[in-house]
Amino acid sequence: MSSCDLCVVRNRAICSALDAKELEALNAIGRTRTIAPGESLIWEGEDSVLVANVIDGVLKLSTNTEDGREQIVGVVYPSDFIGRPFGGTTGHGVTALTDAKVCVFSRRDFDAFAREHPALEHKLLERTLGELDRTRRWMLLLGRKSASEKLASFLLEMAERLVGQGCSFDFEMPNQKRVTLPFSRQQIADVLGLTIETVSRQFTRLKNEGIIDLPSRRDVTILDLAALTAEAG
Amino acid sequence: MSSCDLCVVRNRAICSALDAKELEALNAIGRTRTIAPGESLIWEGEDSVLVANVIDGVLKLSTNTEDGREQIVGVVYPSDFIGRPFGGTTGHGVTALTDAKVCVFSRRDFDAFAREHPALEHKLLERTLGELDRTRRWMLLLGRKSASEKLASFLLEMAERLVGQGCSFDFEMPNQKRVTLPFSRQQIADVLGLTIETVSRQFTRLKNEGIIDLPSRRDVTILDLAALTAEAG
DNA sequence: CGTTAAGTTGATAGGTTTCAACATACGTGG
DNA sequence: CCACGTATGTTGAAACCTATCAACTTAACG
Repeated sequence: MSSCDLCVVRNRAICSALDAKELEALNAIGRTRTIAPGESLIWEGEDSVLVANVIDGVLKLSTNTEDGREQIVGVVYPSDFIGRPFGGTTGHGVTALTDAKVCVFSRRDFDAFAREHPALEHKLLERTLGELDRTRRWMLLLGRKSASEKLASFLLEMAERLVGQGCSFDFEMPNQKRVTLPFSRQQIADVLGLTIETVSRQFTRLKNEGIIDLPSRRDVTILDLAALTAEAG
Repeated sequence: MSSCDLCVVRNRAICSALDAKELEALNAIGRTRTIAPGESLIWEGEDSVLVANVIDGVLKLSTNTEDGREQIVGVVYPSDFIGRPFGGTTGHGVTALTDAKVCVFSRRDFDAFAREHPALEHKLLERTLGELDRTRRWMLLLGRKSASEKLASFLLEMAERLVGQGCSFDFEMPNQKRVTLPFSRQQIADVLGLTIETVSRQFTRLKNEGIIDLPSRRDVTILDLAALTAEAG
């Protein structure tokens, strides 16, 4: 029995394109790996040597300027695909934000396997097109939104993406959502293109206005979803 | 003889994955269309009804906030692919910046054709992965770079992408490149997440420092490539 | 040649960053 | 289990960069 049968993302990751026999072949060239928070799987600028599926946890994709400024260019969750198949160098590092488990393949092996399995490539294409859509939407935020709009948009996206990921709890209260963020304040700043101080100020402002509550540093309760949506611009 | 045989992007667009017979079948479901500057092919928010290949010209992909701020999220050139295959709604409008010629397909027809031709889907996947890389690199610019760094980066990218596109001329001078921009000042501002005034000021500053020359509003000559690269951060 | 759109320049205001001090949470070892 | 030291986050004041508003200039087109 291939270990994929037990995989929790079996039906959501690109692997869902494969039947049992194909899956066994894919499993043969992959291996699972755990990553601790802060640990990197891929470094910016190195040529693409491996790709992976996220099984559990949250990871960031980030680039840096020469003088050390950082921009998080993507965040990946369970069932998402990591890495750059089909040549080229990796434009961004991949680092775990939480304890994470990934299913790793050598890029060469994966490339060869993918080219022989069009259904897998199709899943990967759909996933990549979706990721491109999401990334472009984020550009509007980075280029045109104010700090308050940025944080509100961020919290709304978090509330949406973390539901059912084990990182959030839905209270029975209508319009109330409690989310445990997988990000530090600095990381939120790096996602939004702001400084940590500005992020902090916006958090306390939203709290003072009764739109959110902050039970702890990593937890946010959305008290007034409509107001938060209005803030998002 | 299929009209694709005469197509100038035949060997660069995703069509290059197809043999003569397949190409004829693809040609049967597509048609060419010309677009005037400022005219749109796709509107933001509508569900995806068509896709296309760019044959000639330059087009922008853009999104707007409710209150009218615009962000250009991508720029496409000859041989690039436009649109969102495999369902979903279009997250951004597509508008011609110059006179443009495109090869248009109904999305439904294209989807069906693509699913039967894995080689075509593979080309599309490679193109989409490349576009995602480019888009993520642009996020660093939007989120973390200053106005001067933004404009310098923009000019360098233009110098690179417009070479051999009929929009630029290489003088024999080493390190000197003359580029005819397909953008107005406002459009440059919308690419960089700035205002038109800030863009204008940065242009004149670079000119006063002898790094570039501005023969006309649409033309830029890069006089000192090294200095411009340094400005780009 | 006049009209209009596009771009430039200047003065001012505003938002975000920067620098600094302080507060709070976290982990480790006594 | 508490104390301490460190990392993380918050708050304040000032500086800086970019946006805004307004006037002016230049180029494009009939």
